[in-house]
Amino acid sequence: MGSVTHTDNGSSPAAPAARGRAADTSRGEQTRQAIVTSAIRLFGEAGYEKTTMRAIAADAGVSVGNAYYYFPAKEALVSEFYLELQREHLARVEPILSSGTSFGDRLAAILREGIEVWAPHHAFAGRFIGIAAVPGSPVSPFSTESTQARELATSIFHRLVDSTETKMDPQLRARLPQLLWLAQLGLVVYWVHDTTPGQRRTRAVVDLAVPYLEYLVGASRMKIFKPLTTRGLALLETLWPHAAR
Amino acid sequence: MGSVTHTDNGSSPAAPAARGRAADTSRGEQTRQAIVTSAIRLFGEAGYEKTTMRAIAADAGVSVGNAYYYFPAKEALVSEFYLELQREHLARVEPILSSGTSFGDRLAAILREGIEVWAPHHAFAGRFIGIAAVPGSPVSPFSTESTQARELATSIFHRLVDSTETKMDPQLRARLPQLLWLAQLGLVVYWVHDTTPGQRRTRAVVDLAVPYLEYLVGASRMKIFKPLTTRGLALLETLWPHAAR
DNA sequence: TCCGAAAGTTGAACACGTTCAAATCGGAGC
DNA sequence: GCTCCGATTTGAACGTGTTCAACTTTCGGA
Repeated sequence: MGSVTHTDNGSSPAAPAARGRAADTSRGEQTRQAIVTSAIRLFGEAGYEKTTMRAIAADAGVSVGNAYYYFPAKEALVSEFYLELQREHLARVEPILSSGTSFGDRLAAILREGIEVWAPHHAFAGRFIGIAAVPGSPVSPFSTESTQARELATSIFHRLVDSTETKMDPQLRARLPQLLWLAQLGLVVYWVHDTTPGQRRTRAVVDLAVPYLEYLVGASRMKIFKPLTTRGLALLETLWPHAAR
Repeated sequence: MGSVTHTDNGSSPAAPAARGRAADTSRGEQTRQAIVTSAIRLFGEAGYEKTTMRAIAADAGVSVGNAYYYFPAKEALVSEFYLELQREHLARVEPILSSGTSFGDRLAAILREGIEVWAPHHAFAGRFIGIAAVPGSPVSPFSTESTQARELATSIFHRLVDSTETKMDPQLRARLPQLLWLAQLGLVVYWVHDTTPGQRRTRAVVDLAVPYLEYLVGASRMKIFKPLTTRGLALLETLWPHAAR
């Protein structure tokens, strides 16, 4: 699960220093970090609603108003939480991509690691998805603000697809990363609503869905499946034009 | 678009009269209706956030506290709004089901009417989906509270499938109504995020997706597609066991 | 007709997210 | 050292959803 928000900002002040991931040690950046750290911890401990802005500010040792100097709204802080988890997912995915196992095995591993990373925050994720689902929100997976994060997430699947030798329809290959990202999105939604203990159901779905996808992908190069593949890709082109990346 | 919420309640008082759709003329029911009417109108006019509970209460000629006697939260009022639109969709769908056109034509018509009904409230729907997406919410399409509405919605597709003579895999036929409901859910999500004027893109997707679905359904009875169909249905069974209706 | 309980209604009060005018801080230029 | 200006910080105040103790109305039964 790693795809929803924008990757850099969340800050409002006029960014005097370079826009990088490297730590800015200025006073402002320190304060910002303190707020983010407190927010992440409290969100994780008590959930979204029960964590008040006043509590975050108090925990960070600043005033409420000060928190709003760095973040336009409480929602902006959840994207920081999300980023934190996305980073961890990325780190865990790295060795999987380098491994020499099959397409399906690696895909399943990627998806499972995503579930693993989010598992401790299942309740929180329920609220998160509510925020991410509303179109205007910058954390919506379809928003322009999250373009960067979206590309980052699809890049994982790009690397997966590029490094696989499974034979498949070449046009499908070009679009597969995006399709897998879409599938992952669906899986996240399913996982969030999965109330079975430890979300066993979702894991079972992964176990079944991944080999199925692998089968479909392999089938795509067979002549009999050509119209199915071609028309499906045409639909995808309308749904989500390739040029739009 | 018609599937998300529970069909009856939304009221908290201890339901003294019969639990029916027939108008209860007692004072309480009158007040309830006044609140609902005001809420629906104001939501439609100004959107979700800009419509305050105070405004709804004032418009209905009652106190704020009184509104909370009938509805546990502001969210509960949006499900009333949703119900209103669902009723209209149902009414519009009736003649379509009775018409003798092809499976695809009728499916497309059903989906298009759904879009039509919601079209004036595109902005509002954006907020609505944010509320419906959070697992705990009674308006979540997957919640137990909305079981009735879910069955009502799938019943539309049930009737559509039952009255179609298109040849298809019998097991697929049994599951098709639920699959179409799922597809409709996806379409709603797409529509909500569709920012093209008049949501042209969504309409284009319907135009392309419905014939594709029709093609897939028809293909399901062919021998070559058997494994594809069977495995897909097995996946669906894990995803959403048939017994659970 | 009257009583009492249940149903319905009220508005003030609370907690929260958010805003903002004002206070403070820190460093560049003199 | 002093001054000034932008960056940072503050806390009171606002508008919101929601709660609640108290009040009023309704109505079945004595």
